[in-house]
Amino acid sequence: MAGWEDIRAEVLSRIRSKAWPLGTLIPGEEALAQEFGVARATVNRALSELARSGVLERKRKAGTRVAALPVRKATLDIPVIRAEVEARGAVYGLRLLRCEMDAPPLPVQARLGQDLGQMLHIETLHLASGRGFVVEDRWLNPAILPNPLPDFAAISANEWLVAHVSFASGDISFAAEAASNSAAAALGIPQGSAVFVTERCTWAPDAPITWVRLVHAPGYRLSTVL
Amino acid sequence: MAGWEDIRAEVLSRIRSKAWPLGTLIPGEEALAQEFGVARATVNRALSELARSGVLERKRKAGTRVAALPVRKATLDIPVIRAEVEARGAVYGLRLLRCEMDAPPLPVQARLGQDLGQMLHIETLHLASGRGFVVEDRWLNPAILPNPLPDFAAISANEWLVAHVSFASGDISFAAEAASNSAAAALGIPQGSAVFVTERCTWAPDAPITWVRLVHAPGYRLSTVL
DNA sequence: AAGTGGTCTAGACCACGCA
DNA sequence: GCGTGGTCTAGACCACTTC
Repeated sequence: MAGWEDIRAEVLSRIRSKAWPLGTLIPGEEALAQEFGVARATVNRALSELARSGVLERKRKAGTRVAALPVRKATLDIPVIRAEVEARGAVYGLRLLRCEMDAPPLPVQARLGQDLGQMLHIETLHLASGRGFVVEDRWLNPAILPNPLPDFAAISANEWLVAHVSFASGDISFAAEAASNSAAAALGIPQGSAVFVTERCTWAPDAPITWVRLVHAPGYRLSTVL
Repeated sequence: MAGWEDIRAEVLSRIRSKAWPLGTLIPGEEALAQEFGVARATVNRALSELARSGVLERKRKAGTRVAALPVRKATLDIPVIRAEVEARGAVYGLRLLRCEMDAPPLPVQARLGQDLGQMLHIETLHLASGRGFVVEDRWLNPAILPNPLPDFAAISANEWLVAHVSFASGDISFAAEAASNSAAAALGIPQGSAVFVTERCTWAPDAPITWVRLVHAPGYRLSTVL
């Protein structure tokens, strides 16, 4: 019996073998279903998966074609920092460096799209077996926080958020930068070292939740399979 | 009528509202299908999507539970470099710096998992409107190349590969590094500048295809939505 | 207007993983 | 075992897009 993964494999091999060159319009679902002797839904599943991974481009009425300039799609896992530390076999620790109300700098206001006035500014050093792993610089919308505040010296803002304000949408970006003086001092590395920086901005349906910037210790790699 | 996206939204909202706290076992597909008045397949589609994005964990027999420590999954687009340059509204250019057979350094051999002997070593500078954008350092398995060789001064190895050895599997990783002397010279930036580095390793079903390292000009950001 | 992919249904069988 | 999710089928209707 042919499952959708078999269909996917067969389609892929036809593309690889140039039976269906890049940019080609391939037969419709009905035709393929008949050829392979399966239901149309099975072909649909196979082709949808290939479209999701960037190999095919599908449009109603226009049909399905092999992507001309394939854009590979890779999936990144974004774990909670503690999980990331423990996955490396290290002991997680955390040190709260700052936790106070303040006016966010303009770039942060701009990214959040509005001026919320005073926000809660938290700086945390995450440790892996006692060594600096990540410096977290976070601005939080005070409107989403409970009163009294959670104890951010015991549970990182990162983790408190996923447990209590879970599953918001947002965006994330990665870049390489020279370590600022304060980040370098916290991580115990030379000023200006090349560091991997993650910036994330998350939103509730109605209002901004948080903006955060993670400065990773040198040697950090973000990896995934294609 | 309730579509699978409505079901997904409803499930998400129950998680957000803590009706189904983190770690909870949620009702089975059959039960939910009945509750929402849809077919089980529709519920399955909704829950599968949520599992794919890391919100739910599903196991046969064990059932479906809300992920205790959610691992957010983000999708990265990995375009061909020329497309990336043109997407920024710049004019793409390319300069071939090196193209010769040589023995790869040990780290490259190690990543490929075997010693292939001599490989084709290609260095390319990719330009965006005349300015250095990316330096590509690539080692190619000569067995997959045609004779005579493609003209890598006209079409980048990057692009030739997606068009002719398409859709292999592999892995990719990102890091921040200090620019090496040669990369800095090619990009016209100070030595030791913090640069964003992409490393990719791709495989055919049977043999390695290529190992490549991309050094991006300062200011490069990799971004996506969550 | 017509053709294509996207989705839904009702039912069925199967594979996995727990007891 | 046996319950759960994973998948398949045959048929249907709909939404989108191009003509």
